[in-house]
Amino acid sequence: MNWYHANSRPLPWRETGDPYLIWLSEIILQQTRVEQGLPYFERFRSSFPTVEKLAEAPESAVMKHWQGLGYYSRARNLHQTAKIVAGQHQGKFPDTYAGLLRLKGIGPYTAAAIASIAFNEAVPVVDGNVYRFISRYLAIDMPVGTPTAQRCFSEILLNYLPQEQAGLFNQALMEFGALQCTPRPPDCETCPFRSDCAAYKLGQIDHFPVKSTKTKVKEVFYHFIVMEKGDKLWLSQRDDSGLWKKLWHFPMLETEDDLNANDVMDQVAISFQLTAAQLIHKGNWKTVHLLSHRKIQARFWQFESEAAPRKKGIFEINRGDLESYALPQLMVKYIRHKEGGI
DNA sequence: TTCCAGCTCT
DNA sequence: AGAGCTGGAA
Repeated sequence: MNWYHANSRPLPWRETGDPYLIWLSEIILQQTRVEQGLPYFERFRSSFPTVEKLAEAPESAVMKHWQGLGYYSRARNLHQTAKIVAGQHQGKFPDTYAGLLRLKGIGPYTAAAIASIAFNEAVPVVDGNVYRFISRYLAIDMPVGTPTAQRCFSEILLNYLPQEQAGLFNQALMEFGALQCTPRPPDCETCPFRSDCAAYKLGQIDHFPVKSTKTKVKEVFYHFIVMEKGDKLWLSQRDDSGLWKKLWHFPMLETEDDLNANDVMDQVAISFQLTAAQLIHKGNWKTVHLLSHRKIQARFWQFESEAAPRKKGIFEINRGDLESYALPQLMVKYIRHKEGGI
């Protein structure tokens, strides 16, 4: 808090005890940088100085004020909550964490922020800044942002939270994360907590906070070529990097978009050094295969060949030996489908 | 051009 | 778990 007194930015919502203005600033600052949110706060305050004014405003005016800030459901929730506070709470915001939490657009973070800053309730805030600072300070490797981490960090902070100065403490915590203990690189050289910071002592500042593995599953198309000649089949083996290290599967092509039968036929004839006349397309089977980071649209194209295919990196095997190879589950899925279908 | 940061709701 | 937006950094 000493650091805060010396370093905090003079922001307009810090000069008020008005729960309405504190709420307004917190909603605007959700997912928004201070520099970007500041002019919006000033325009809202100027046009709608009280919660009643905001409640009375036409939705179009509220949306117009919000234009350009993004996450527009915040504006709808803002207006809806203003109407409820003005109409059902006599213009007064609930003065507890639990009460605030019931309002639209107010989640655990915002409820804690308003309750502590406006009403000095001793409830810890846990936002992105706090996750960053505290996970570094204590070298907590639990993935941040989950409900579990929320509870864990709250419990930890409860031990540090001064009961009489909860609002000040919380604001100091967040401001510290925003200005000093920044994503990268943090300013460790001038940090007053450097000698106590566990991550700093470990030399692992950049290992914290631990992010839960992001689930950007990319969609890809895998075309497996099931090449048969009598009781012979051809497989290829993955190398020891990337997906399915060292496992075996039918030779395949990977594409960004789907392919039609003609595309595949052409590709197969070229890459296996066969002519179209030597290939009989016997059918295909589709399935979706999900991995942690991939949504594989799998297509199994079945061909009977009149000549032995020639291609670098493919191996001829006997059909009966197929299951003695180490195979990805996607291959197992296909084999089961074939057996069940025959 | 791509990646990342940032809370709540569903 | 995923959607919802924008601006700034890599």
